[in-house]
Amino acid sequence: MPELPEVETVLRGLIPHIQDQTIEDVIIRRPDLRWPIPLDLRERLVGHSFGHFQRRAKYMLLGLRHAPLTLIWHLGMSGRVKVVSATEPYSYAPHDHVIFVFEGGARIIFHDPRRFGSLHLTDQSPDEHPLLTHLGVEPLAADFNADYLYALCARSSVDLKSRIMDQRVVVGVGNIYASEALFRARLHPARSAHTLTLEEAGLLVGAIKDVLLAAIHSGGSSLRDHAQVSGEMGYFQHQFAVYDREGLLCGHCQAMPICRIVQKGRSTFYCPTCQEV
DNA sequence: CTGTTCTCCTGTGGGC
DNA sequence: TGCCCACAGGAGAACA
Repeated sequence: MPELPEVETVLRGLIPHIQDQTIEDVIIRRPDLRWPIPLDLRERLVGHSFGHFQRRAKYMLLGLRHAPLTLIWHLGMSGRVKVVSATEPYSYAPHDHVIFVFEGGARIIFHDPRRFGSLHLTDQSPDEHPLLTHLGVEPLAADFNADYLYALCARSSVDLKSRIMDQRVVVGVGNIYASEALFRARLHPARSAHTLTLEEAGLLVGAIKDVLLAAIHSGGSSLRDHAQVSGEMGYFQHQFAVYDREGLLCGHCQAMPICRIVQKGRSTFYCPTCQEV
């Protein structure tokens, strides 16, 4: 699933359910996710509670309140989080891999059919974890700006879409929002990154921030409705301008159907009129 | 260093 | 209906 807005929304939705709630049990039904789940996960978490919550790229970082230990949680491509209240009957579904049981009986269930998700523990600053050390800037932070993106595009030989999806440049821009942001900025996804002007870099930075913020906002509202129904958090309906709209009329120019091309083995969607090369 | 391709895994939807 | 293939929102590993 999850691109940055979904991860942000899931994390925010999780906080009121688990903050400062004592962890009574951690049930691992399948340890072989993207990487093996730490063998000592249960023994290191039980009796503690999560007190600090942070997102870095598409990782959720859950810090223990009274111990220097952080759970590093990635939802992969198909990960979902289910919140089950203490009174709610629940029988395990296929792909319910890890269950956190809290004081009083509430449960948080990590459900991930494709098992590209992961759980790690670190007793250092999470930024020093090997998975996080080489990450670029956060797209919503002030240091992701026109000057920065211009500089990182100027000396690159790849196409624009690949550049903004490169986690060493900026994190959290996945396949959906890469297409959406380039459309908003009216930039062709296949253009060479080094042809980007400073002005265009500014437009693209603004488009990335706008599209991510809009999705976070819509995810936040979906979460309230959706959580009431099923307790699941993960996938939300967004209104996409180009993503997965091949052949449909562009909503901006009303003249051309949206095109699909493949870049680095992944689908890209754009309007050939609005996004000239 | 850079950039590309391969890989993990399961589910789903379209075409025949 | 059933079968097969392409493809799916990520990203590290391996390689040129």
